[in-house]
Amino acid sequence: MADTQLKIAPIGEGLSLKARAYDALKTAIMNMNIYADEAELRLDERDLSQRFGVSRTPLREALAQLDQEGLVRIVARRGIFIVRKTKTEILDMITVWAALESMAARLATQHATAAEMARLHPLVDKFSQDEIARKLGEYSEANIKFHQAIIGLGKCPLIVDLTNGLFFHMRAIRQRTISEQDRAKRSIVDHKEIVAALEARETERAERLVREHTLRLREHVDRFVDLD
Amino acid sequence: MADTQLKIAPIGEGLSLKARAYDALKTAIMNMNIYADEAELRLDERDLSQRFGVSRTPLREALAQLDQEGLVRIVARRGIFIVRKTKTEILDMITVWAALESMAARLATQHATAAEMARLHPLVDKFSQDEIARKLGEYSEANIKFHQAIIGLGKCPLIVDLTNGLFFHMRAIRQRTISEQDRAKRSIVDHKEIVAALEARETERAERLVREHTLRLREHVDRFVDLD
DNA sequence: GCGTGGCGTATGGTATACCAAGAACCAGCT
DNA sequence: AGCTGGTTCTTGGTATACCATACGCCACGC
Repeated sequence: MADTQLKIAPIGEGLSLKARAYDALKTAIMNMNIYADEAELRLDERDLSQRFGVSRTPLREALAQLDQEGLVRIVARRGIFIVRKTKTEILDMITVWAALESMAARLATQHATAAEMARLHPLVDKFSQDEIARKLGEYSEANIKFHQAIIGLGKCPLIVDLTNGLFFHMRAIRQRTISEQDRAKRSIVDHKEIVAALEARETERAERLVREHTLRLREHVDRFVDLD
Repeated sequence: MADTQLKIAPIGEGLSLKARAYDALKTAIMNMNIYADEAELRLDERDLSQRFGVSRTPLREALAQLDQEGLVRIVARRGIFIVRKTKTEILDMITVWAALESMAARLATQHATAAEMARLHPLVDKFSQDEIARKLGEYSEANIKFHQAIIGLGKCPLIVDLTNGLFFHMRAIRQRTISEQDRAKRSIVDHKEIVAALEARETERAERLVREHTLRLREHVDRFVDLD
């Protein structure tokens, strides 16, 4: 009964040039290790507009948006610079993350169904089965996935959006976070406890565990990660 | 010993047209009761550019920024619409506010000096001395001031920025929040308790009191404020 | 040798003209 | 009367040309 209708939808990309430029720039910045010393932190509107094949106007709008999000900084008659977050700013972001995720955990104990919570299990079990911290990247990636899942259970779109922004900014730091085995082990224990508290609907405990877990990460970054 | 240096600073306004357009639009939207039925929710780029006396370009950039902040919504070839937040969105914002301010309270117990905390006193005392909720506007205004002061004590610029954004969005709602005397009285008691916990450096308690206080407001809005 | 001033260049800011896609209106057919 | 097709107007999107200023180079003079 399907396909009786001719579906010609995907003809033009449909997205505005601004949106496409924005996506392209954002992923470009994301895939660049901006903390490498040789990183090119300067962008030029005219150069970019030529390379993208669009005029400066939509490009400028995309750049303005990135500026507002804090990914780049536009300085009049000086240039556009990719922003390196200072260590203090990173720590502040982790603090906000802790606040938001712990609130999400609180909400999750009140609004998430048992079935939804069950979906957390594979995210923590995968870890105990795998070789612990087999690869730094995998650990880091799965770790984020787990936290995003909890945040999703809170069912508060605003918290989801805000934390997504934070995670993006922290992407580059993860590369510098030496995730020792000890931290990974501790992390897994924490995660299991968190899931247990959530499923037991222990609101206060779940909130506290999430907060403490993330603030411990903050402490770790503060001590061992070198930036600037 | 001052004024030995000639200070000529304020020569030109210094601000870009985009920035000025942004400010003008933002305050214009702020001072408009967008929930009134007769409110004009539609904006037109060309009309605005004529009234401001600038071209569409900087105006568009300002509008794009407002769009990103969620104050307006730009729809291609349709128009620019001032956004009315839904009740759900307002409630979510209060939730995030609760999360962030409670974290700020936690930080305040750790990082704020006694002198800094002392500056909270006038903000709560003013209330008990004045006629309670003499005017709705005053209550609401002083209330926000108090909360912003606590957030400031947390000394986390990111939290300050995020909550300022939230407060702005909630400005219009305050007009619809019928602040009964009971709520005002309860609020004052809460505030005093919060200050006491902060000054006693009772981290967990301060955090909890702030969170509960704000979540109670959320509950109140949920029950008694009618939007949409 | 070094400071100083001018001039050219690079670069983001602004103005403006044109484009394309909806929406509304209207004529004409049924 | 109601539907259909097109024409026009509105409106945000895009391209482009020009403007203003910070920076750097270089010649000049002390």
